[in-house]
Amino acid sequence: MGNDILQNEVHLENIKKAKKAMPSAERMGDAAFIFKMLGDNTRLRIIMALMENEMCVCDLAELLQMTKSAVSHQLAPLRNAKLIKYRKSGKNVFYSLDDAHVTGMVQMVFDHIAHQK
Amino acid sequence: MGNDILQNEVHLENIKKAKKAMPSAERMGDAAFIFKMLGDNTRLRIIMALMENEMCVCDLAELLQMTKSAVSHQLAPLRNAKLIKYRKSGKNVFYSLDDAHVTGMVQMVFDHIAHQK
DNA sequence: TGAACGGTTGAATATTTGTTCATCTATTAA
DNA sequence: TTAATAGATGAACAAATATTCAACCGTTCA
Repeated sequence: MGNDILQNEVHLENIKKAKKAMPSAERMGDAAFIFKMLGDNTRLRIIMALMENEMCVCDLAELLQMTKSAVSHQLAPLRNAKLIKYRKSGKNVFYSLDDAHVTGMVQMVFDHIAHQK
Repeated sequence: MGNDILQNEVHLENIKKAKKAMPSAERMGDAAFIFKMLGDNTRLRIIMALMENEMCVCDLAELLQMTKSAVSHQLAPLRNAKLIKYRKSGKNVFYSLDDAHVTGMVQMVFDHIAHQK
């Protein structure tokens, strides 16, 4: 039997130290959610595109070779997470980044990838 | 009918500019994968814990109040993504961060959350 | 030896999640 | 008004994924 979750000989000081440094569950969840938003290929490509220009939905659809519906469905959570904002102009809705930190994070990951050959 | 993916009046210059700035599909996938690794509550908590101390699996299990099996299953992809490394010592396997960039990224996200009230 | 502990792993299950499809609203042009 | 375009959205489906459960391997200690 995988007699898991019984008392183990843990290293208490380490656990305490870690527990102390842990952000609140709420902050933790928020942070994980932002990472999750960037952790999908489609959404990350949208973000990368918006780092260059503001774009309307059908621009993005053309760029990513996806339906407008699929793009729109991915824009929704990004909007919700306040990572992007939009402005309406006639029939178009133009999206752009709403967060300077995002650029920094994305840049950092690509640096990371580049540096680890 | 959702007559999607028909010719739209796109903004060609914007699309071209974005296309030009896009990293290769491979780099893009790698970056998205790293974000995805951090985009899960359990894995992010593991990373946060390891930012303080190296820890063995049952320390993490105790800290996170999860079974060793569940923790181990999440350690595997993190190991695979080269975000953490391990050393064996007797019956224990101690995990620690394998990547300075990770700390920076995590820090940046929490800064972000803090700054947007 | 063998029993106990620490950890890993595969299979199964349950949940999340990305995309498609159809429909619907808003805006513009005929 | 009507038709066409741009976009959003809910439901349905398919694929990915987190956790549980059971079994397994390696190390230590009796």
